[in-house]
Amino acid sequence: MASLPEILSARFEAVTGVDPELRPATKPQFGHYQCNVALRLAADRGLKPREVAQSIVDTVDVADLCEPLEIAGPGFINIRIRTDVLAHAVAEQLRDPHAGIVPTQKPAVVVVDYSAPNVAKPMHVGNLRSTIIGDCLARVLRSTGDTVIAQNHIGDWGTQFGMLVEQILDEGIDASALTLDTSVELYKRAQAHFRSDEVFAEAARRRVVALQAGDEQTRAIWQCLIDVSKAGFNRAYARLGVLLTDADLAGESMYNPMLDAVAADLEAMGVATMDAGALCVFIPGDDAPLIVRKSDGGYGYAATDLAAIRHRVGTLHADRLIYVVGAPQSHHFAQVFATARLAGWLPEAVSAEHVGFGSVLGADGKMFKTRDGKAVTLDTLLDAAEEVAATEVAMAAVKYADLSNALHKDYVFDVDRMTATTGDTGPYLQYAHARVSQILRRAAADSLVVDDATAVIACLGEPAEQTLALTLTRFGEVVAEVASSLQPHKLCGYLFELATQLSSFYEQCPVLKSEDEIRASRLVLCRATQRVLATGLDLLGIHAPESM
RNA sequence: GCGCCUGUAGCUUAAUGGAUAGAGCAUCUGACUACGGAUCAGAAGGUUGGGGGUUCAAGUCCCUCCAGGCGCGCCA
Repeated sequence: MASLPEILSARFEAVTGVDPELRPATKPQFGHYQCNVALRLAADRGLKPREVAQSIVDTVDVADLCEPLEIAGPGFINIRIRTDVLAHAVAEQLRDPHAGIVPTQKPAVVVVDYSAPNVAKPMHVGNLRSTIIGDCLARVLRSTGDTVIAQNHIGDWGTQFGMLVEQILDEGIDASALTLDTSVELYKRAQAHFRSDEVFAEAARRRVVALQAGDEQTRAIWQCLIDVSKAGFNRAYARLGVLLTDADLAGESMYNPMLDAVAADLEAMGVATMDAGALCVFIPGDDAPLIVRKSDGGYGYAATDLAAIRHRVGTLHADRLIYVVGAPQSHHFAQVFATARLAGWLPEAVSAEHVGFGSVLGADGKMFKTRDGKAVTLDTLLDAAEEVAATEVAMAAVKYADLSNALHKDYVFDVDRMTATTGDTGPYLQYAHARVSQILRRAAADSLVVDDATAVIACLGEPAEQTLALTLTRFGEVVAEVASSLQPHKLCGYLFELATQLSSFYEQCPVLKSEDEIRASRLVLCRATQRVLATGLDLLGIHAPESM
């Protein structure tokens, strides 16, 4: 089912031949949608904008949808949708099992790489953002019909494991008895030991080689470390209510067997060349090389990420690759993507996007650190939110705060602001949903049940009703926009607008106290709003409670 | 040194080259024996960091300067 704005847009495009770029009107007197296509066409063809607008207005076939079109200012076309059409569209949206979300024209296989915590390290603020944003994008893309393959690229490989395993053997610890907390403590001791004791450091380096060679004892201890951390990750995911499971794990270790081939193939193709003992890719227009293999023969994360691209395109058959990783990594991903293109591992048809996000800052506006300079753990943040709000509200607060401003910007973690029940916050949206749910619950108690399948809106007389209805019909477009642009804050902004319009409607239009077809129509409007709010919040990974 | 990002009201922020830059918080003024006031209605608050330029139209594109943040050959 196409959304109302899409239908309208298609009617205009049939006349103009270009995307009319309909936008929600910026002012009530401009109607419901405004269109600047006449201005653009006039500029291209050297005609007068208002005359072009007039000819579009004379030709376009929208009388069944709109009030008479108006030309305003330098040549804008203002569009007002007929009230009966809005009423019908909302009822139809309620019948739609997808609540107005429009299935994509070209369903794709989308790999979303997110969360990526490190083994034997507590999850921290950076993991929090990646997890929340990635979870939201996965939900949105699934909702529009894409096949989403989540890939949790955990840090389960590398030199630190030589150090960890060696420390366990050195202390004579039973690795199978480790917990997340004791493994984190172990990591700190191992790090200190590595720095202070050259004999130990050398043993740790040999241990890395043993791990890579598949030494049985080393592998077994390594596996214990991973299992302990995995359990910790899953506790965090359960707490956050994100969809990641063990099935989504695809850590660095998984790519280890592929790294030799990655390096060899790049070198054979001439994409990578030896420089100062390291295998490097020099990307045209980029001063810094991408180091595929270090001069000691080891591999860094560039090789792993290249192997991951090969795997995701070649084996998982991805059409689109999305990396939800902090903004400071943008150069790295630009290099990796460029290299994969050069090597032919990332065909033109497959897109690769780095969704970089800004840092979480402390109250002082600087990188969020504890007093002794350590990264703040995820649990610390969530605990802080739960001190001032119930669990469900606290999670909504944290997630909404994270998703509601532009991703690439830093933001300050301010518990009081994000948990406020008034203003542009998660709790406010939950409250709006709870209020409208209450009306429907009371209606049901009086045997006034809205049947989604047969719902009809007979009248939409009040401005507050029309405003709410118009906003409801925009839902599908907003979700499509987020699926395409990967900007969750646009969905947040939409839902906040919907919630404030619901509150306005709630004040101005009594539902249960009105009668007959007005009451019936308003109940349908309430029900449709409840569904869109609940569906939208679910796409953000936020629970929509029936009561609070 | 090179590169990327950010700068919008006291604070937090939105804006796909389009009309008078849109919200929230805080402040001030109204509305409560309420379909849940955890709310709503309204007011005030802006030379979009400065300066040039392109355009019929610039917060948005280009140049330059200022301020802050982050990257830049062997950590991931």
